Amino acid sequence: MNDKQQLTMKDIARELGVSVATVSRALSDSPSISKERRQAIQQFAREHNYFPNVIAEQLRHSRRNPSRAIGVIVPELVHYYFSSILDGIESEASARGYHILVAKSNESYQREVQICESMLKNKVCGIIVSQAKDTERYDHFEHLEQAGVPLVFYDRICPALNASRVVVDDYMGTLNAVSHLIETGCKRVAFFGASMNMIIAKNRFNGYRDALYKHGLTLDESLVRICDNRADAERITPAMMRMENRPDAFFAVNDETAIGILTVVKRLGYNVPDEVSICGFTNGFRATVCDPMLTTVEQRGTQVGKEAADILIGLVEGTLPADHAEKRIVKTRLVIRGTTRHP
Amino acid sequence: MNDKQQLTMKDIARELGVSVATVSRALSDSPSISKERRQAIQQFAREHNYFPNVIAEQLRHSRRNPSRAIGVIVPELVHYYFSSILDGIESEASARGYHILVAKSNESYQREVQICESMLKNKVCGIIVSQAKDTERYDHFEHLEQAGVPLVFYDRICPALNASRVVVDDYMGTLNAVSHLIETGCKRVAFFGASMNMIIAKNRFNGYRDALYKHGLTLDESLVRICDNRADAERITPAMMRMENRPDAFFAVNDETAIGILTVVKRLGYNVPDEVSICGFTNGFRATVCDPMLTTVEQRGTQVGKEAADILIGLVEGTLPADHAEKRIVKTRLVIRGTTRHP
DNA sequence: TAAATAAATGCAATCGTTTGCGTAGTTCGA
DNA sequence: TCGAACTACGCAAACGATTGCATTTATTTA
Repeated sequence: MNDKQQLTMKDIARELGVSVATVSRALSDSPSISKERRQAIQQFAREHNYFPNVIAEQLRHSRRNPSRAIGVIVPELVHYYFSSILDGIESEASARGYHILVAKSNESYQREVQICESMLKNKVCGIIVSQAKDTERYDHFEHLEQAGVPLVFYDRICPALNASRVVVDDYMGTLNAVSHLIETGCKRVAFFGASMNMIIAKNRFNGYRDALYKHGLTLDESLVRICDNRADAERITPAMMRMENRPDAFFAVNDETAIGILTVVKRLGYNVPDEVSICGFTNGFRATVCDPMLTTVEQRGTQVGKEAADILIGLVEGTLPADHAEKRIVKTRLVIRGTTRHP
Repeated sequence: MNDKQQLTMKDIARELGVSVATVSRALSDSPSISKERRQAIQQFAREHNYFPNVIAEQLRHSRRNPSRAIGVIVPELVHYYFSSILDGIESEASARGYHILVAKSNESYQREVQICESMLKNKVCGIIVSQAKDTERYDHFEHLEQAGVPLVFYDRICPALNASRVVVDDYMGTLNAVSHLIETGCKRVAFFGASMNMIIAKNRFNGYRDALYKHGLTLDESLVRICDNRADAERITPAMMRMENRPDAFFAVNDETAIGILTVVKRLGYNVPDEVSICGFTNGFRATVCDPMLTTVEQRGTQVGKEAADILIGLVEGTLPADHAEKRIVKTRLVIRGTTRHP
């Protein structure tokens, strides 16, 4: 039952009394084989549902043709944004005849290096990656490039490498969101962001700062906190709301954090959005579950994934020059719901 | 820059003036090669960081050794439960030296067939799959088995095939949850489930029914609805709450549906959990976001994924007999939060 | 000292395909 | 009627690794 041997060209050749070369040519419809033979061979192959051994094909072509396997490295899997991106990559890849090999770095540099090695060994044609949080050396990525494996970054970009990348427009997304808060009457907007050594964190902060300036407000350091998860948000927010000059709005770098803020603010008895407005970033599952529903910046992970796959495939197929670093920015969209006032 | 040619055994052999066979043996530490040569070759390989070409290895061994690639077919990717399962599979697989190849069926039978073919071609050593909703023919799965590719089902089981599988204990999970509702004082528990042609739907319904019987309640058909998403829940619930003999509790087959119910019930002005209790199934991101937080049955996707990978690897490595269908059931856990009363 | 034994290495086939080149057999023009 | 030009195929060498068997050389034994 197990190991039903695959039908090979050799089998067909033996059966039909021709050489393997003839079978190969016939199956690739080469005109150098007579029409009758060609059809006979093709029919035989069809009837015995022959299909070529990809491994052998690859070995034969290894010097010229890349495989059709795309490696995807994800920091986490149980995560709305990363799931969306994976979804986008899968769609684009499969539509263009590629398949994907997925590995999770678990935010570990060590693991990331292992994965790169393993993917290199397994001859992926390229890799799409978001760095682990604790990655600070980039040799493993450079090795890949040297080995001729193109690299595309998404979300967490490697700043030291001039590699292709696709990111979300964090700056404009934040700028628009904070502008929305101000334009609906908020005067003191707090900012909960991630640690500034990540570029995306910096961009979002800049968007926040510039939105304030644009509307003639000044930046108050006491309203800026490093906080990117719910637990921290629930810990930090109460003190903030007790400030003599409390914020009347919060912008958080992700929905999870925003939900934490919302929970606390509601518990303290404030009306959302009238007394306190809140805006998140992601627009994941959570955003429509909380009460009121969360105003947030739609991050369009699926689109990010598609673009990343598109770049990679372009690089692999030579549509994009190998030495050029393609950089794309996916526009965000502000989704206004119940945690902010309407314009 | 591109295509830095891989270092091969032939290169080493040429460089060191020995035959390829000797290099091969030396690298596999065969005692039939003299110690000095062995070490010289190994050192050379290390210094020029040689690594074997997996493709060639595979081709050579194809008749005996399976690859180390596990195919995973998922109906959707942006979905809490499936993400968790994928996470579990990835963890177990990578811990045991396997990598995974992920494809999304998009709930389409057509696509599922294509994926199976593609994975067969790409020589995965086995496949872990949850059927698409509209899959009703199983030839593609049977082909795989015939080709010697072991199959493990999760979540949506193929009833017609006696294949290995791992499922969550839907029956007991539901029975416990509904018992909890009754034991905290609910008399009229409504059931929102999926269409009964899916086994998991049937099992959950049976759990519901038996919980009622166990507590001396009778089954009221008017309290049972086919509804497994939020939109439908929001459409159906209002009418239900207007019934002369309205339900005082709801059990929903997933968190999403439960949230829909919760939204409506709150909007209608009922107190949750005192006037109406609600229980979901999944324990995903949503459960801790709504207000009050959702009581729900923890589905333990990660565990399901791990078990599935464990079975598959067992089948591949021969630890489990190839003809035996291993069936595992992952225990659920009731997580009591704010949408039900406490015992 | 010759023959037997052991140790270290190479040869060549193999896995399933592809492909450059060579060569029968046919056809055609002069 | 003879060489040229096709046509339709086969041979054999790759791709990169493994492995049974043969071969060489060194060592031991009778």
